Amino acid sequence: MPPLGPDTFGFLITDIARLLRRNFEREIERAGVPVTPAEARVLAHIARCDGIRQTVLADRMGMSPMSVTSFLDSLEAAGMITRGPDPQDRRAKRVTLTDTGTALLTPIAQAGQKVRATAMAGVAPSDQDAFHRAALALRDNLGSTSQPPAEGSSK
Amino acid sequence: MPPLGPDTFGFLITDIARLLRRNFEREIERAGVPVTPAEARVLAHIARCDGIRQTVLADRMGMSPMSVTSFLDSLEAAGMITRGPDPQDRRAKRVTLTDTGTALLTPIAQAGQKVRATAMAGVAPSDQDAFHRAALALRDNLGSTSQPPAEGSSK
DNA sequence: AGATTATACTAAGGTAGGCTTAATATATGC
DNA sequence: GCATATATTAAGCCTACCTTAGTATAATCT
Repeated sequence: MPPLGPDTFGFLITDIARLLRRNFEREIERAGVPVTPAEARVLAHIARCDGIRQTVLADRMGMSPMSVTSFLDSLEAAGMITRGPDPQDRRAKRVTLTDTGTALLTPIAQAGQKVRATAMAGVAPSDQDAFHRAALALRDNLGSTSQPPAEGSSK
Repeated sequence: MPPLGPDTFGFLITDIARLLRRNFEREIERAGVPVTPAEARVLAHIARCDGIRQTVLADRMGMSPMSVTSFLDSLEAAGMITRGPDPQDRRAKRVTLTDTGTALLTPIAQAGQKVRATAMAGVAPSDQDAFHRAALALRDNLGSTSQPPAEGSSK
């Protein structure tokens, strides 16, 4: 059993996530995008499946429907998304991006890309690829997001 | 610019971190270890450098000294650590693990190992190695923890 | 038709993991 | 002496979720 320390897998990932978040927040703010990282994530998920139902979105994001509702409330109030009726199930609502929301995707992506570039500086491309492959596997293994059929990728 | 989506680097890492944390929490609870993941991390850092000063610990962990104080308060109250005077600087305190705290390291490590195994299932060993290498680089690149000279490794 | 389950939401409150400003007492270094 | 360092207290804030409880409405199953 190797020594428990800062480089232990779980702590390492947690560190990275925290640092990523800090950097992302900074870049997003610089870009003048008025969302939090988690909100950005919600937007990204919606962008991936525009018109998605709230419960499906929650499932995809691996969080409770109620938490999703909170995020959607904020995003809707900010004019970034709209929620409209589902013609096939009157209980449900489908979430779509507004033009305002859609316009935010590029700066968000750019901010993310910038952070990613910083993070990956000096890492061999093959290691980067391996990292991404492993990361996808990790996420799947740890259970969660049932993705729609991969429709082209990543990054 | 690739499409923004759930597999975007930053969101992917965030997802993994969140899932790791959930799994870790569950395993820790199963093991009957009364700490939160963040507390476990603090313990791990202390274990790495027993007798470390609080400010150094904060720096190592990439967080503010005051936040560290909060964590240490909890851990000390739980009898897992002690804070004693630094013979070389009377302003400072050195943090050490108690026997109680030390005894928690193994179950914590085991819990972490279990989660890691789950996460890495089916990932080629070479990809695992690459992942770890890249992860270390990522953390360094994103800035933070000045590590003591690597004194043997990891995982 | 009635029972059960599903969808979105409101209300309320909580945990965890930090952060910040402000200030204090004491100690160290120049 | 003055500036900086160390740990701490006080207070309040933000983000990212979670949970129980309940409601109105709708869909599905028996």
